[in-house]
Amino acid sequence: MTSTAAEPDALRPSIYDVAREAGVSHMTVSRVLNDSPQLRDETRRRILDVIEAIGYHRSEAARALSSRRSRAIGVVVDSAERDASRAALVAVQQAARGRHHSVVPFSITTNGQAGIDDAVAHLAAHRVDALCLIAPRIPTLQAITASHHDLPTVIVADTGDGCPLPSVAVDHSVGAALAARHFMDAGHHSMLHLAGPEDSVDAVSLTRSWRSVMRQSHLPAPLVVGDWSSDFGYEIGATHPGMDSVTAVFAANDRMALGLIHGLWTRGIRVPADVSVIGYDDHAGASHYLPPLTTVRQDFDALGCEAVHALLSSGEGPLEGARRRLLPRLVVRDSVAAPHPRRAPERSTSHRLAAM
Amino acid sequence: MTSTAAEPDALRPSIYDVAREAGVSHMTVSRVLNDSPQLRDETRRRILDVIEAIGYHRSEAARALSSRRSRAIGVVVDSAERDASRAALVAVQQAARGRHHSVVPFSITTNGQAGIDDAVAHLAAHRVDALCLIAPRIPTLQAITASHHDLPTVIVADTGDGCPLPSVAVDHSVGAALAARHFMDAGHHSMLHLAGPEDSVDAVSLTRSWRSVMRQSHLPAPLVVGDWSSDFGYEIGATHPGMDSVTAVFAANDRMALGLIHGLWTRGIRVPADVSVIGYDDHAGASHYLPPLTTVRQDFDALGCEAVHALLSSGEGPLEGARRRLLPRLVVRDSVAAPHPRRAPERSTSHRLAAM
DNA sequence: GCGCGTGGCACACCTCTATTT
DNA sequence: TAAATAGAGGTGTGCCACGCG
Repeated sequence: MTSTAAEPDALRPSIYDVAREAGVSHMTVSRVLNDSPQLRDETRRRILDVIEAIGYHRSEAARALSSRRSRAIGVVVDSAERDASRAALVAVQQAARGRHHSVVPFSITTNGQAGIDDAVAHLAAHRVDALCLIAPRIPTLQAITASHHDLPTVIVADTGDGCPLPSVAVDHSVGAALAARHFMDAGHHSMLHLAGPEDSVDAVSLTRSWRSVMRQSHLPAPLVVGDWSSDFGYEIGATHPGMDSVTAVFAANDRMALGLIHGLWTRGIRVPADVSVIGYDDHAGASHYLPPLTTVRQDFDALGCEAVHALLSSGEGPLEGARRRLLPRLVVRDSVAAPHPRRAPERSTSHRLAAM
Repeated sequence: MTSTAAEPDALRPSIYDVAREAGVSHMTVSRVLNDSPQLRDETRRRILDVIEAIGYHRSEAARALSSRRSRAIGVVVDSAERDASRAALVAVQQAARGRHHSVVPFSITTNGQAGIDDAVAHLAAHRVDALCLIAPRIPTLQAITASHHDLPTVIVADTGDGCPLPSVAVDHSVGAALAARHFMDAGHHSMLHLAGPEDSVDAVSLTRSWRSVMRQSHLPAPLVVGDWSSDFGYEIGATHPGMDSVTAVFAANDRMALGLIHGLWTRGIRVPADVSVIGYDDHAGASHYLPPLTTVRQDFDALGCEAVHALLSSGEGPLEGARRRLLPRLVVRDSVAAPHPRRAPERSTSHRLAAM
């Protein structure tokens, strides 16, 4: 039961209707709505009753217009196809609601400058009072950085030190180290990295960290650059020649890992018996892949909370360029085993992996 | 480059700033923004230039306030954890943008009436022009139906004939028939249905259709009621006693199918050699499950377009209570095979499945 | 005349209707 | 007549003034 509207062409009730009904001025109603302290309890109660009775809801539009604050956070998702960014969007949305804010979501679809312009126009029209950029690609990040708006902004991605904007992310250097350590503990020393696309901020961060770990361990760091999709993982698993010379693969997301395992399987290469695999994200379902996937878990809910917190607490905290990094966690399941001495383990077949 | 703001405490430019700069009245600017025909080309061009130059963006809040139309569609997602509803949300969002509308997303989290009240309050505050309810549970659907608001509303779910509200969905009776036919063509006649939860509108529709097909074919229709999660599928696969007497399972979504296959695997039951499986949705990744999952594909993008179309074309089309049903498609992959005569196929072990 | 509870008025930014040139 | 203007909402918020013990 929403309203007892009896009037014929009834517009939605306004604050004036409430005021009239309660026999007070609209300003008093406004104060009730804003929890102002200087009000007699009896007045407050009476007004609340009227609000309930006529089904009044404050107009966000009028509120935004008058207060010059929309209480909305613009959330732009740069790679909607990535599972991770959807999860992050939902998390941000939830966190925002907890802080009495709504979100204006926008997925960048068009490539290049046009897509960014669209996003900016949309968000500017909505006068969002903060901006959250999820899983950006590098050009998008640059464009946002360059566009000198004055909005509090947070990037949900593991940006490099060079980025002047605040960011919230899982610390991919820890993630990479976790995966590498787990492989090495199991006895692996030729590991392939199935990376995300080169224009993804997160992917380059993860790749960089992985390589750095490999370097420190004096191990080679063969690499193939993917596109996050399971189809790509499949192709690599099914056809990549370099697979022979490697005993483990670290995939930059679970979906590519899934496809990879399938692809390997078509060649008769078994996981983890022949090749071990670690994924990234801990996507829902990863625990039921065959084999259940050992993966690096990102806590998206926490990420969302942190992002919103950073945005809304920027009422003069010194969080200019703050970087918040959460710790990922290795979830050990069944896709890693000790390397199996297939063929001659050190035989250098005629493969060529992008080696740096 | 967003603005050449030189003023000190510069508010965002308003339509008046544009008008002053261009030497016209604000109304003329408004006409440009609304593509009104009666304008000299030269005037239009000049104004457009000014808009570009000072980085003007129309305020949606003011627009909504003044025109009494928010150009926003409220999208409430009832079961955020379901892959299908997320996919639908994204699709609706995209379609809405194409029609120059934004969406106000709201995920119901709290159970029961409270959750619905929250949603209604949020959407009422935003004065959305239309309402889209994705993947509702029955109580939610009832609540929305009962709440007599006047908004154009569309339900994205295969509601029964009893529902007075317009709805858009994949025709689950076709989906069920497709799956059943495929199983039967392969020679199966004892099939289990791993259903979605009993309070889900889509799940009951699918279950009902499935049972009706089984009845028509004079086959038993054993059923277990799940919760969409892969963990649930796993439990059933790993421990359900009724599994012995069945040669095929039709899961109400791919995720449960994934868990099921994993669970079966732990018992040494192989898919499709020992048991065949068909999923539902064609979730991204299903093509790389082991085995690649034969499933019933729902076209969420089309669903989103239809939903938005129904909502925005309701400018006096007779679509009161219209039902739009899209055809799902069977995607044949590798999880179905002819039934393998394990043990005595007709042996009635001591299982008891909810048999109706 | 001090404080608490209230009311008045301007303003935010656009759209629409009526009116002028 | 075609093009442009003036003015009135629509619905809140913020600031200041006012009445009452």
